Amino acid sequence: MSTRGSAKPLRADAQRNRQALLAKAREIFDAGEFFDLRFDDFARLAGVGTGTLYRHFPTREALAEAVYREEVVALCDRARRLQATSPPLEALATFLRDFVDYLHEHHGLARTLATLMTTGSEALADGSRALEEAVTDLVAAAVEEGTVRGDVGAGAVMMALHGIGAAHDRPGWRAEADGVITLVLDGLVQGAQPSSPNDSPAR
Amino acid sequence: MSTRGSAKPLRADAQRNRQALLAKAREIFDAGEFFDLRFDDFARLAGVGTGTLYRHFPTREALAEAVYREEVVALCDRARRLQATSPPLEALATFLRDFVDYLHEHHGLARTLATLMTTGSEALADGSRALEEAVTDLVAAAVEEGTVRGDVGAGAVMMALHGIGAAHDRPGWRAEADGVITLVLDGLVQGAQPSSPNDSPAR
DNA sequence: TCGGAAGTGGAGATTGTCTCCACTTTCATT
DNA sequence: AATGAAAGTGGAGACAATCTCCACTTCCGA
Repeated sequence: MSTRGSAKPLRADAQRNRQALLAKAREIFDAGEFFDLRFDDFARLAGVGTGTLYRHFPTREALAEAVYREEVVALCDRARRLQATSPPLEALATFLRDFVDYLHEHHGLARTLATLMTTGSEALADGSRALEEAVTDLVAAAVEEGTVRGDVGAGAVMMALHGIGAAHDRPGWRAEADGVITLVLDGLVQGAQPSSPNDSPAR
Repeated sequence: MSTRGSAKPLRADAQRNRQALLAKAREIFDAGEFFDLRFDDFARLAGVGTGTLYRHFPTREALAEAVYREEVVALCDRARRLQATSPPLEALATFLRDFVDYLHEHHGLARTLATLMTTGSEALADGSRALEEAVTDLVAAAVEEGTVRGDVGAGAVMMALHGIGAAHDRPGWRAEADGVITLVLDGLVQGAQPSSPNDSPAR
């Protein structure tokens, strides 16, 4: 993957600028100040002109998405690793717990995620899809195994995660987030159909 | 409570203006266009000056909150009525299902709710607190009864509801939201204290 | 009827976003 | 290594939304 990933030959200096922008943005992002800053300032702070900023990232959300994607990739890797080494239900449980941990540490991510969720319908599309895919896989594997019910899609789990991200500034966030995970996991286990070869998706 | 509620004697014409503003805002709110409009336009549409608008509602969020509160009051009344007429667990279940229904119909509320959640930490404080109180009561009653676990606070349920509100624009919203409610309810019932061995929760 | 406190409105200051284009840098070609 | 044109740059200023300020109007108790 290195720096680039798509089919776009980007000039050397352009790449350097893009990288500088991204680095500075990530820094600010992690500090949770992403939305307190004038957009133009990202340019100044990274030592480039505003025109350059806008060329690379047409909107604030586009920039956020770029940073966000890198964070998400880390999470998804974790998910894939878990899936390879643990039994499905355990993998799912661990991943969800880790997700909360991760958000707890990088709460810049949480705040930004929350804002993106409401502002840019499109912005998340890419990064979020990756995360969703990971969750879907984890859930599917557990359903396959028979330890988790099949009548409540992974989408519901995603929604619960959205809630955790969106509510990141509640006073007792950590405990409540853990509570949500507990409810979701126990809810998923409840009504599982162990050892039944076919489970019809009837409601 | 009628129109006034606090200890502030407001002049007659001022009250009229405030009301006009609120009425127009509610209209726009329900149409889901609340955040597509220039703030000053609320004044023009209501037939008052921008100064007046700002006097009554210092920020867009303050205005949203005022409208939002009215909607929330309706929901809370519903909760209180349920609590009086149904057994605790059923009351809780019904309320959560109804909440989704309500958001499904008034999705102006959903969108605004989602935005408020991330934007104005303070803005929701009041209206949201009322909603939270209602949920807390419902949960507490069910815990008391012994049909719901006590180790996962009502806050977790609120968080899940936030998720439902925040993700209101997902493609399969309705089904997924129902899924979340199912998970939360089943998760809550799982691990309940008392001697009741196990009863399949009504869907 | 009158005085002053409360409220109004909208012109324009302020602030953040984004566009435009004359100039600079890179790189494939020879 | 020199060259030309495509790719990229930067920042001045157009534009748009938010918010402030205060001369004026309206209300209401005495």
